[in-house]
Amino acid sequence: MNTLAEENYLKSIYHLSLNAENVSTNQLAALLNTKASSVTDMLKKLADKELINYTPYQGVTLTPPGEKIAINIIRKHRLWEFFLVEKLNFKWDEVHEMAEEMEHISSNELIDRLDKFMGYPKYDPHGDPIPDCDGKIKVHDLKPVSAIEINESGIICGVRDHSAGFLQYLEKQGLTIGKKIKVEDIIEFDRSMVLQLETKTVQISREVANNLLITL
Amino acid sequence: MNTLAEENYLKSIYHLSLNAENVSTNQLAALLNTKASSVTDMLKKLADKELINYTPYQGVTLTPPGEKIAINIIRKHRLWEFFLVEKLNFKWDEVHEMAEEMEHISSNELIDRLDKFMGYPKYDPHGDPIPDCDGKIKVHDLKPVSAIEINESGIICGVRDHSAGFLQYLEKQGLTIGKKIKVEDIIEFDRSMVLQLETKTVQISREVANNLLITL
DNA sequence: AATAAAATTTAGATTAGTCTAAATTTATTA
DNA sequence: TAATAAATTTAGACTAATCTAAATTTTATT
Ligand SMILES: [Mn+2]
Ligand SMILES: [Mn+2]
Ligand SMILES: [Mn+2]
Ligand SMILES: [Mn+2]
Repeated sequence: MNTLAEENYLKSIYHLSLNAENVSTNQLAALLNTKASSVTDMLKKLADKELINYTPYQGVTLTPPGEKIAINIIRKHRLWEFFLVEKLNFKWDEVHEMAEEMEHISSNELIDRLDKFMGYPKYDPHGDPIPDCDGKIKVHDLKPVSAIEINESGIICGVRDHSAGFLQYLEKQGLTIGKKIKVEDIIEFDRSMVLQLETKTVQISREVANNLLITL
Repeated sequence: MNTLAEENYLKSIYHLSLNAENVSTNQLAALLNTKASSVTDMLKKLADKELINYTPYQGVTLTPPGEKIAINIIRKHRLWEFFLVEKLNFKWDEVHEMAEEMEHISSNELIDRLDKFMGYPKYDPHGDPIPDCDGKIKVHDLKPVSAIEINESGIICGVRDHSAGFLQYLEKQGLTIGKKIKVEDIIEFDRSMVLQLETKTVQISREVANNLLITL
């Protein structure tokens, strides 16, 4: 069907589209760790296949078929991550690279049965929503901890940075998915935040607060 | 590490090595659905990497490192097949193509945890032995049903032909792994065999008898 | 609006894996 | 053992995906 490289480009375009109408060549090059000239070549190929709308110098958007493929890859990625954490007991910071490979296993029948086997989970280990088998994906909008005030509280539901280092840091602080937090104080000097958890209090930098997502 | 194509060549060389000391270019071309000239190119590359012993015109054998890689791929293939049948309820004739993709997922930690998750199975859904995490593989030698005489009996433990068509045929006849059979008669004319099962009697061609493996 | 800077595309190469057709080596057989 | 057939390798070409360096287009700044 589509090559591994094509799938990765479509997925990246999808992710970048969430923050900008048109996705630029350089954005893709940065995300895919490749060169802008390589991106241009691939964009032409994807445009030929009518998976993206491409106007030279103007960036790209996904066509409906392109978006469908992208969402299907993301569905596979997140279901495999869920499997690795829930069934094989990996930690949430260990699964991303494996899922990057597993998301390209082609069978949809396989992924639908895996979905059933796990009880149709709604969120992956990082709080990201898992698209259903029809490609519907819940867009529950979260806000960063940094956006709330003193004495406001919320429940941790996601992260903006998915790097292993950041996830390990959160784990160590007890800041994991589902935990309830309350802003106890905001330090004037560097706007770092003091958070009250169930059993303890932790202080996090503004940088961390920007990358930790909650619902109210 | 190694590319997907390299892994497939090593695996094929391993399988063919079970029936012949040296594996020939044409044997590989047939098994891999490719051309002899493509095989020659790849054999040179694998020889450069010291994964095979290659003498032009004389065929190849695996080196110890090459064999280790091959067995690891086979381990992954068979564990994923077991997973697909035992956990996701696929039939034994449906899993091979999916496992052909899954065997290339690189993480060994993943496969070791999968192994544990499933209780360290010894055989895959087709009766083939699953190598352990150290690469040890049980070579229990089976004989084809065609090799036994009238009134002798055995237990079905494997197949020589892994094609979906053959497996579906066996399934329909009730000739599945673990079933006990007894040779009731051998027809003179075409040497087809009448087999007694638990609850019924089936007649199979010589061709089928050659591809169905048992222990006594 | 002209110029400088940034972003993007084009041109030309490279590598992995494959192919067809031709050449070479090995095996068979008369 | 010489001719013939079969197996294998070599030569030259192609596609996918990538790269560097140069050219072009767009955007920002005087
Ligand atoms: Mn991930
Ligand atoms: Mn995730
Ligand atoms: Mn198989
Ligand atoms: Mn099998």
